[in-house]
Amino acid sequence: MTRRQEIIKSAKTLFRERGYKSVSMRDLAKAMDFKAASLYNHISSKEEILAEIAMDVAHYFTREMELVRSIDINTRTRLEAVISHHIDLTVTNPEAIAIVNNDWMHLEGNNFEEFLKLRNAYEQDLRDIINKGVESGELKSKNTEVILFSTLSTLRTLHLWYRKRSGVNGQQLKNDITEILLNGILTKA
Amino acid sequence: MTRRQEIIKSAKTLFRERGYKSVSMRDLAKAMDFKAASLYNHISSKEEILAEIAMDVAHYFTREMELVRSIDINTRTRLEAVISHHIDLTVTNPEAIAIVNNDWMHLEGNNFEEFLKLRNAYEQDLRDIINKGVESGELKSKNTEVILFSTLSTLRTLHLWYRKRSGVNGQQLKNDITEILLNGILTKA
DNA sequence: GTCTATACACGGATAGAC
DNA sequence: GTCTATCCGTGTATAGAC
Repeated sequence: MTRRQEIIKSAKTLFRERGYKSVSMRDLAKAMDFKAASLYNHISSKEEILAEIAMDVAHYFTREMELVRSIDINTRTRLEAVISHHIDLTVTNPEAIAIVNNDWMHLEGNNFEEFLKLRNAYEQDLRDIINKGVESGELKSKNTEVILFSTLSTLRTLHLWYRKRSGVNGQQLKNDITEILLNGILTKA
Repeated sequence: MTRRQEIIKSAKTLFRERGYKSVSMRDLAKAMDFKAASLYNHISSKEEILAEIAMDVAHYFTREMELVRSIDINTRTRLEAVISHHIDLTVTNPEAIAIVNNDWMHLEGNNFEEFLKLRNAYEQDLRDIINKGVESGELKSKNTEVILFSTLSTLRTLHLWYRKRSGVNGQQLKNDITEILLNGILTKA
């Protein structure tokens, strides 16, 4: 692991705990047992660290969505795949997801624009999947946006809940979340 | 409206747009067309503004939950009431909800503790409602925590989506969200 | 009740010695 | 590649004139 990677790893922990804006370069350096000035031999700015974390996440989701789009399957299976890749990243990299959720607004210039483009494209792809499911009769014809929003809200904030009770089996979690998102929480009357 | 209330109103807009930590007292003063020093005739610190915003929200939810608990109704109706009061506050005070979600961690000392106490109590009350519904057979015996988390995630982040398309009818929104949370997004086979 | 002036800590970042 | 020293802007907050 390079020094640069170590810095980003430490930053993930601190940014996640206290928020990007509240963590100073001196804090970050102290956590790694050296001085703030030394960080600049490995990274060129604080925002560059945030950008690397955010872009990794954005590219992961873009890549996974490409996969979901490229295969000819029904809507239910597509949604299961979407749920699955969200949960995979939540389990392997919860800090990054948290940071992206809370602090992507602090990306600057080109990073901000590029990130937002990928994020919007992802949402549009998911919207398309849902719309197709509504057309085919697989999904309720309720407001598409409500379905999109409630699904993404749950998946994007799963990290909050997962941290509190980690050790939960990944596959079991996928099954439970899929069931609840697709079929709701009520027992069938 | 007192000066103090005007300050808090302006702060809600700015904190919501850029995050509590990124808004300086100078920024806030500029938005109100006076100088930072003058703010301190009406409030005693920046954190006091955050605390007032957060406590208002916490007390609102505590009050509403008391109401839900005090009436003897079935689980479905209780959950509908919970959804309803979340949506009401989202419609009337979306900035406050956003700020509480993102920045409650920046509350200090006693404010932090008091807020967290109320928040945890609220979650416990909702957990009790869900557990009771599982026992009575009204809710699926899937993991209670998954039900709790997916419901709260959706309700707490509704403000993000509501802002983009405000003007949506409140009652229609309640109906759609209730339907999707309780019965899921799939059509019945 | 608002202003100017200012205190003083802390922010990101750089220069240059080692 | 890490250090010390430092630059300089910005942060919250206060003092005291008006």
